[in-house]
Amino acid sequence: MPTIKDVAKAAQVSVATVSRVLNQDKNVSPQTRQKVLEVVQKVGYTPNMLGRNLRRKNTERVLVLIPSLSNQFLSGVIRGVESAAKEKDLQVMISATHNDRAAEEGYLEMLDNRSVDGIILVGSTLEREEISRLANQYPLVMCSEWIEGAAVSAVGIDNERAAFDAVNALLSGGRKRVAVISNEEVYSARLRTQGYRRALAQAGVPYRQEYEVDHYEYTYRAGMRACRKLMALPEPPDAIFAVSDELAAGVCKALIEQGITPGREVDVFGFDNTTMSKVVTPSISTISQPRKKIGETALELLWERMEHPEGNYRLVLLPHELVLRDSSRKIN
Amino acid sequence: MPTIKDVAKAAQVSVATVSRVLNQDKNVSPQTRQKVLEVVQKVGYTPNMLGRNLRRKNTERVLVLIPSLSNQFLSGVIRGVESAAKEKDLQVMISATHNDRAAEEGYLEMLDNRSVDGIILVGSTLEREEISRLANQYPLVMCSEWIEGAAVSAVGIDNERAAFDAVNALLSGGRKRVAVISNEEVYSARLRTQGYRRALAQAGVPYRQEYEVDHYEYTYRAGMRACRKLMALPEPPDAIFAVSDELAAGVCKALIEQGITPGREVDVFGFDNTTMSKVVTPSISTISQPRKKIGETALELLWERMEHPEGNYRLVLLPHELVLRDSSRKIN
DNA sequence: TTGTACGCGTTATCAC
DNA sequence: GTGATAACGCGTACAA
Repeated sequence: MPTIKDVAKAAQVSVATVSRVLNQDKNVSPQTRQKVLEVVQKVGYTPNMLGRNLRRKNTERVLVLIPSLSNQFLSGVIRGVESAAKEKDLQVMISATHNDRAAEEGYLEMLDNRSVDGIILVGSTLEREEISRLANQYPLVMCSEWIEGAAVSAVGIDNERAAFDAVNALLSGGRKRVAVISNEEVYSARLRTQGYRRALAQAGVPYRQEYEVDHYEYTYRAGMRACRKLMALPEPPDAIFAVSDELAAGVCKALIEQGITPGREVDVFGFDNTTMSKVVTPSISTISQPRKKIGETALELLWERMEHPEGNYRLVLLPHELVLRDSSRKIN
Repeated sequence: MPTIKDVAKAAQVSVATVSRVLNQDKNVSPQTRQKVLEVVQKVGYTPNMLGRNLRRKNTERVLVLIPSLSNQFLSGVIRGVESAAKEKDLQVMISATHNDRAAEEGYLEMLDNRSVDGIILVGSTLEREEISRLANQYPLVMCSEWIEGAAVSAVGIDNERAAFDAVNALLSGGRKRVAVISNEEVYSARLRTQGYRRALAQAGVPYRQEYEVDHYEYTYRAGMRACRKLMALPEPPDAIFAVSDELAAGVCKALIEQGITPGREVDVFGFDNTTMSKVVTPSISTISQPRKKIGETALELLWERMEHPEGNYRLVLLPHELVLRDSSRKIN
């Protein structure tokens, strides 16, 4: 690999001049610029980022840390991040933590050792205090999923309100016994449970402990299990709100196995508007989040932290949308 | 941020000694080691990777370049990569190209400028010659999806054989008019088409041009479109083999819309054994690839290139499995 | 066992 | 407009 020195020698100029040409410094005559560029071309020189980064103390690179790769919703978010990053000439890298704390900490160390300029965190296994400390020290924002009360910029939707809307749609369709499949370990899911409860309360529907099922994972298998449990109740629900589409798909699957048609005897509502919610039969009513916009905003917030480390933290809530499909009665 | 110098000063030793402690050099007395570690702890020192990398000329980091993040199958492959990388103390980063050539080239430049030690390429928009040149110059392997005839190590399954097996399963079930939905732009899909043809030929079923549909994208919408086209033929097929589960799910969806039950009037076969193939009703017969093993092998191959740059290229084909579900008749 | 000093490849400051 | 040269933070001969 040729270095800047080799180029300088071959072009019969100093390394300083080569560097100037490469960094579009205007203090260089057209002839020498020409000459240098020729040599660069000829020897196939590419700047060594290791040297450049060391000198500049940055990498022009950001990391997106997500719990899992197999998440349709997140892939949309990341497209948004990538799109906004392109504008700022930042490179985007992604890593999955699989909710493993050690792994997450390993990646977060990249902030300490300057391997990346900033991190977008989608959920975290860390405590509020640690997040706050990191966000105070480095460019770090949270996206879509965040920690209650942490001092950090974040972007997402109003989860409580979205769930409220979903459950209201079910109630408006005439359903009386609405159940929820949620996850008390995840903040966004807790908020969704709260929205569910508020909708019931507002409609004057009595609260039933047995209609709230916890699952701990967002898989269709968990959805099937939860659904069987609910339908085995003495008085089974006539509508089920699941906090993810994959859960909802599992719910539908379990219902069908029992000879029940989702959207007829029992309504089903999902969350995220992923491909799966469209492709299964019947198609699943769900909440659509502005994924791309969420990702874009996350990067904007990160950029804000990079430019103004002392600025205030911001929480950005983006609007969601109800998507009514065949798994729930239409409201007439 | 404290540097190695600060630590040295505070510990009253030279930077060399600190460096030795940090790199487990045995030539250092227990007392000084102790002392240094204490100071490191106290000032919260973490080595600056920018400096270290520049000096060592490597990053202990590998990149996995994939076309899209929203690919259930790939997420399994990457888990395999991560698992094997852990053994070698390598960090894994992922980036998506979205089949954009400029983006891909941008990431591949990370090899030139030493931002990563090696790259695992899952598919590529580049030509055979470019891939060969890169693989010759840097640690670079292909995974799951590769370029015909390129001089590069690669791992995946025998796509031709897998398709052959799938179509044979359909024929064994008594189907006579088997169609395929493939993608002539993708090498693995071309191989699957070949396997499809061989199975037909071996069974003495005449070749029909109109039963081969090209789609250009792996979405369920494309599957629906292709299915409608096929079922509109004067003599529609009685079995459809799609080269991805999402396509197959679209096919099922379109069939159901026409009042046709997949697995009864028309068989459907997918590829990859993703969640979607299990969750839709009816569940979809498919080919299961050893995703994790594929990922692990990819990293092993990459490691091989990193350790022995002059070694021979290897092509590793892993065994696949047929997964028969409700969308195709069981073979009795 | 420990320290000195150099170099990794680049950018930036200062002269000229 | 151009060229020396000093950093950046670290690892490692080499010397002691």
